[in-house]
Amino acid sequence: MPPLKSLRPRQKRILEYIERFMDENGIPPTVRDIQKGCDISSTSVVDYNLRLMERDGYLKRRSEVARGIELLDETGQPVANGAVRVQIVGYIAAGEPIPAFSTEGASAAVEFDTVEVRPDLKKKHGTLFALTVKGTSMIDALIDDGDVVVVKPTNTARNGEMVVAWLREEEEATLKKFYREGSQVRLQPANSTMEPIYADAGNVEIRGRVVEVLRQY
Amino acid sequence: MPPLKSLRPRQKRILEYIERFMDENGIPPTVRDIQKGCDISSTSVVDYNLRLMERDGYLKRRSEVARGIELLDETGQPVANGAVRVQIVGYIAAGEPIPAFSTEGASAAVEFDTVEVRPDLKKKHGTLFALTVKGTSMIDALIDDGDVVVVKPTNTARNGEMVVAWLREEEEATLKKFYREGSQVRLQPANSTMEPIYADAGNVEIRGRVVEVLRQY
DNA sequence: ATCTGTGCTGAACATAAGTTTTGTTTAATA
DNA sequence: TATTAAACAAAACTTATGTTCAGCACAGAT
Repeated sequence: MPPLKSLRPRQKRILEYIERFMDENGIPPTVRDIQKGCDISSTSVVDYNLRLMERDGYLKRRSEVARGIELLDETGQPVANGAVRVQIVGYIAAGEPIPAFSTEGASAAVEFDTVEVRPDLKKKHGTLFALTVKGTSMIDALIDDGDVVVVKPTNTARNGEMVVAWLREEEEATLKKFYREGSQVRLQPANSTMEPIYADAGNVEIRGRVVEVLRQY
Repeated sequence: MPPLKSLRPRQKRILEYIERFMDENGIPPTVRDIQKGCDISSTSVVDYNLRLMERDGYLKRRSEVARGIELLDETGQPVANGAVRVQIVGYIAAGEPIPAFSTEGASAAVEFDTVEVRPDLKKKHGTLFALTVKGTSMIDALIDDGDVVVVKPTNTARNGEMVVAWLREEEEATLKKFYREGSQVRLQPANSTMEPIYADAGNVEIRGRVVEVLRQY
């Protein structure tokens, strides 16, 4: 599969509009929706560009059918509507730092790896990100080396929840079970061969809560 | 949320048609699609019944909008398009039988529990079913009591794959790792405290292969 | 017997939405 | 400058598709 021909700015805008429209409305936009949404003066311009984009493999059009636009992924396969993909923003392990993840302005370049998750996860939790697990520090929690954990960004956690914790002083992130013990926090590796980390509550910053673990079979 | 008013036969047929259409085409059907698909003589009958079904909370209609039908789930929430749900046809455990699952004519009554899975799973594997795991016989394979395994029906397996195996003689199903050893088959519990099962190859019937494990967080 | 609501029929209607045509602008090139 | 093709604009056209309407048949209530 050759790499897709790069899009003109207007085509890129159209593509993003279609994605957003489908995300918000569940059905594809009409040519006129795109026209208005992208400030284009004529439907024929939309049609013209959609034609080119179809030629270049970005989408498929069912002719004579209302809302007949279908987005395709890199492999030319139709993209499921709910197509909920979550960025893998890095890896995480006991004692190793992870790249600072900006859960904010995530759009931009889609140069990250992504994983597909169940649509209901995103519906229930909102924004999500994912991390690849390195090492076996969570093996007792049935999380293996190489697994991908899907995380909901949050600043708080309840006892026993699996969290991504950031240790301010050490400047490292880790995946542990969270227990509050007075002014202390116990971060439990959930692996009987490893010791828990005790830290001052002020030194522990909760970055997110694990909502799903994905494993390759 | 009061239970949904039950559907007339014609309405049930319409609902099933919409589900199938969206599954196959990715976009909702038009009134006329439904008319033809359900052998209805007039679009007004379709409109009439859609109106009632909207009143009763089965769907939502965007007025004046082509293909503006949106299906709702039991809680009145819009159902994601790819909405890939697989039936939990029973439970499975070491040494305990599971109900005979007919992976065939599955439609019929939707009285089973279902789980939502990633759309790409169904795309990759086709028909799937799910089983709830009872017991910890697969704990070493990081599958816990209460987890739900998603299974692709198949008659064959390669060494090391996690399979649902049916033992003809004992008339029981079990979840194990599969290893072929000559004319024998070793079914490995993947739990170091449990012994493998050795069985004659003729006595072992592979029912499916595990493609995903889901856990509640 | 009359009334009333449901479920349906057949047709027509109105608008939504894909498509085409014709002409203009722009930028690259000879 | 003249030529050409890509990209766009404006409008018209055609089809697709949601909506409405006037009745009909029937069953239960009055």
